[in-house]
Amino acid sequence: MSDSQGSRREARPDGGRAPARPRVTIADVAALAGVSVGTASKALNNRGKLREETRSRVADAARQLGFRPNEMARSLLSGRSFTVGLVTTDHVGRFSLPVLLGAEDALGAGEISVFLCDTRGDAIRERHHLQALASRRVDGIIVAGRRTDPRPPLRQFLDVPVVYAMAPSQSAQDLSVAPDEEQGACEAVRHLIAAGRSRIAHITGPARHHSSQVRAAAFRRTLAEAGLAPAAGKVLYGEWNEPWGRQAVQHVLHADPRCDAVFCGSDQIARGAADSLREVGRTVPGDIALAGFDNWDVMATACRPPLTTVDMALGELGRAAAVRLLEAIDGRARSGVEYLPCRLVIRDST
Amino acid sequence: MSDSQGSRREARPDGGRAPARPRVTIADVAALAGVSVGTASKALNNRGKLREETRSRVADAARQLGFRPNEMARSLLSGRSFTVGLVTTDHVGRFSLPVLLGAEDALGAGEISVFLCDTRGDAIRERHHLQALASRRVDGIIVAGRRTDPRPPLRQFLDVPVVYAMAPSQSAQDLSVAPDEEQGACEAVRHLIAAGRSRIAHITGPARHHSSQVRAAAFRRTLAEAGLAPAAGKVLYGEWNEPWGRQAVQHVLHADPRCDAVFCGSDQIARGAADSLREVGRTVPGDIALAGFDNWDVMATACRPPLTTVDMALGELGRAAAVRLLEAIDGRARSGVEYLPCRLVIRDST
DNA sequence: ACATTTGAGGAAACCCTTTTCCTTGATTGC
DNA sequence: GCAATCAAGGAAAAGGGTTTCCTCAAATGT
Repeated sequence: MSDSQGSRREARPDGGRAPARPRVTIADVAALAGVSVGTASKALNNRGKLREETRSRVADAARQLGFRPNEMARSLLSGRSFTVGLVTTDHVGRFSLPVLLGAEDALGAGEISVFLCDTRGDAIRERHHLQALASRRVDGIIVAGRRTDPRPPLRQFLDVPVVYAMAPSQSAQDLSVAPDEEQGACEAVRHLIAAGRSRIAHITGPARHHSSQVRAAAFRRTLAEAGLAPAAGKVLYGEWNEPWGRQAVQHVLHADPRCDAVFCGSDQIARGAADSLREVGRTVPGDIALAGFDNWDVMATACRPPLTTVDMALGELGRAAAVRLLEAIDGRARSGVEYLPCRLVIRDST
Repeated sequence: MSDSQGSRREARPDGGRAPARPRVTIADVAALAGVSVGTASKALNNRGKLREETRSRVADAARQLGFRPNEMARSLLSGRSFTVGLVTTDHVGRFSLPVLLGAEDALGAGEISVFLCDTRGDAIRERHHLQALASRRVDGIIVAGRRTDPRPPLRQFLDVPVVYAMAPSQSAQDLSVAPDEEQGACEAVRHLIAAGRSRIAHITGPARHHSSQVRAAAFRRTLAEAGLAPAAGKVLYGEWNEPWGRQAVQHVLHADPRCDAVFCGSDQIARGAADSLREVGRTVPGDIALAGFDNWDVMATACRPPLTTVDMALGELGRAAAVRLLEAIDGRARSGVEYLPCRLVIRDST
């Protein structure tokens, strides 16, 4: 049948039992207070001209009945639902979760409820969720990605504001907020240099990842600004995991035995490197200083020694996305990518 | 003022600009198709008696206009919102996230949208969220906890069904779904015994945690059934982290040098144990077999060797919670705690 | 003493969709 | 030929709030 409709409700002319839970409505409150519904509404919302005694009588009645206005009825009238959709493409949630929670926090404070939509990177599911959000008349959408690679913009079924968090939109028309990985990487490398290290290597993730490229570029640029060259002569691209960290750090030691610091593209890589270094008898930070990226606490603090690393402040990112979305909903829309600063967290590995 | 009301809408008689995005309503569809709104509704929902040509004409108009029925208006009428609240007390989300995503998946398939509510373990915030959910007229609530310790039941502001996931409710009236940690631990220990190990130690988390107690009890019982006694003479309670795993395993080796297996209460503990064993020259699983709990992939697969561990199937747990909630919404409520089986994942450490 | 303002609150429209009931014209039954 | 059925679709109510407009009485102005 038509695509633009749902046929979910099965009429249940008999099937489902009567809900049997008659919610209390403003009519009940009005009746108890002995006023009309219009008056009750005004009393509860501090509108109109009412005697103070009437207001309190209505308030008492509302409290007594445990009345909560039906948000859907209000929305129907006001044209705003005071809800937003939180769409994540990240099934595992390691990066998008903090963003989502930050956004939820900021929005909840503004009395806005959030719909959680997990697309699992599946376009069909994404479309499905967007249609549902359209039906629910959300006021806006935040799209949180797993990585920082730019993503195709939402093919919109609705004309509500969208803010992209973490993974910016490929379209410059859209508004995106993303971590300033360049600044973060830069700060980490400067920190290593300031600690007196001069032969610094960089081990990072797959070369096809935006994050790898940005961090590596910042690494190279910062070294060059200090008149230094990368240890081992090049950036080592591989995987984001520990085995790669272990493997790559051995390669670095072999290629440049006097290497005195390693900047890793992730905490997992750094942890692998730390383990490997310890096993070949190199001390951290004595012989070799080590810095990671992500401040993933289970990695960074379980690392021996605890890891100096770059924190992308993902919760802040989510909050910022929420603030931007609220502005856009309010008509004050921006566009382009807004980069939020990363924070260097210094621990014992440097 | 009254607690049972909100005064959010600030009247915006002038402040906010006109929304200027006139959503298409069924009246627009009806007008375009040249029928009344009632007929349009029937056409779109396959109700009533209409000519096939009329139906398709309406469907065309709907498609052309990109019409999506306003879910809030439907809900207002049907008395069901087709939404549920997902309340998590778990800020970091390591355990509750998979549960939430599983629930979201199961509910989304049923055309139900979910409100995400993060209480961060704060009672005020919880209350706040519950009130919001009441206003939104959710059809039900799933409460996901971080740990498996029983939790106080929701002091309800609404009379909708609630299902507790992970952390069961302390009230037997309520319905809870939780992982069968006992069975999981049991299976892990049996697996170790079947592999020919006879001097098995158990290192786990804080004694005050329900999980520690249940797993330790299962450990003891299973050993006893096989006529064995715990290596090191007792269960070692500590923390859930790696340092404790490293420390405790040394204690075990000292107390019982012929220990040939360690069952750990978490993958983090197991990983710490693995590192520590390797450092003192004991091979895994050659000298000592090692099993963990959680199947936290970043721990279990990064462990050297990859860890045999118990998977609590949290996604399934979330899905089950969703199914139970849908049943309860439909009037088929259950009560008590339903335990879902854990799965032993066998890798190289045993 | 009369017109006008003000205070307090009621009646009804409105938001969007579904559903019930009703109307109209055509067909069938006898 | 007339009552009864049926197909097709329209009109209106309902759902729960908010807001606009209106009414009524009391107070004020002159």
